Amino acid sequence: MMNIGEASSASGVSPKMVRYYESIGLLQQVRRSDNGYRLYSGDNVQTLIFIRRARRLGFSVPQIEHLVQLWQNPERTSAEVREVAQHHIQELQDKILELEKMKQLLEGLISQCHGDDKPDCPILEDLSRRDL
Amino acid sequence: MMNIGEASSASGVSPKMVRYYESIGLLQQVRRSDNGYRLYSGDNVQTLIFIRRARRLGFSVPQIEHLVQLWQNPERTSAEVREVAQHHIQELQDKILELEKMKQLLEGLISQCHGDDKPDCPILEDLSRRDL
DNA sequence: CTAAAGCTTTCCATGATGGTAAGGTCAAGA
DNA sequence: TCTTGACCTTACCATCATGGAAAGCTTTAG
Repeated sequence: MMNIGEASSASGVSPKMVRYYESIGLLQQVRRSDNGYRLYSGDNVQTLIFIRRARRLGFSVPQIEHLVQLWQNPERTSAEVREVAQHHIQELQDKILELEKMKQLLEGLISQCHGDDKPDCPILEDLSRRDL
Repeated sequence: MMNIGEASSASGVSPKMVRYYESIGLLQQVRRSDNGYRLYSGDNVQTLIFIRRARRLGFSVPQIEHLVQLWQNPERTSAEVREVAQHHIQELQDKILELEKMKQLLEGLISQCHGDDKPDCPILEDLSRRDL
């Protein structure tokens, strides 16, 4: 058993976030020692590592809650896991397309802008256009 | 001169956000009528339209503050405007790459997952890996 | 005159994270 | 033994742009 600092460095999750995950129920409440310090087991650290890796892949906390539940359930099917991941990929793709669209519009505007010391600028002209 | 509702529908910015933009100084404080209602001119609406279009392109409020300032300054140079836009494009690109990376990693995992009714799942195995 | 619509301000919530502050605990060294 | 520093605790605030709700005032239409 270890204190939060050790669990933090072993998992790569900041102590702050470890407490946060516990407060929202993503991590089950851990035992406390007599002085009130949280005590973490190797299993707890393993869960923190899982959470961290999922966050790095962009999964939201509710999604990770689902994944952890599947992970800890020996009755799960890989189809369920795949479904969660597939859904997240779609979300990523939607965001990517949205950003790409913005970027392309901006690139079009920039290409028309001289970028010199005169005030005339197609970018500003476009932004102030009333129509859609 | 018009009330906030009319300025809102003329610009496409919600009344809520119109007040917010004013509160943070992005929109200059507008005149009030005797009853305390905000009064908007055509110029104010024009600024709201500008803000809305810039938001749609993903510019942050501070960036829009800068753009509005350039827009209203006849001494501006198009190079300055271009610089702001170019910087934002870079931000968009950075985010896109980050999301693409997540997506690619996930796609790799999904392709290895059978997605059947058995519990074995490379996605969960990867998420629980201790190493980096 | 009344009801509805529109305006006002203030407070709360989002999501995941970091910071700060005020205080308790513990271990090591003088 | 005392002190110092590192570590822990909770509670509160901030982010960023947006929406919602409440409570109350004004204007307009019927």
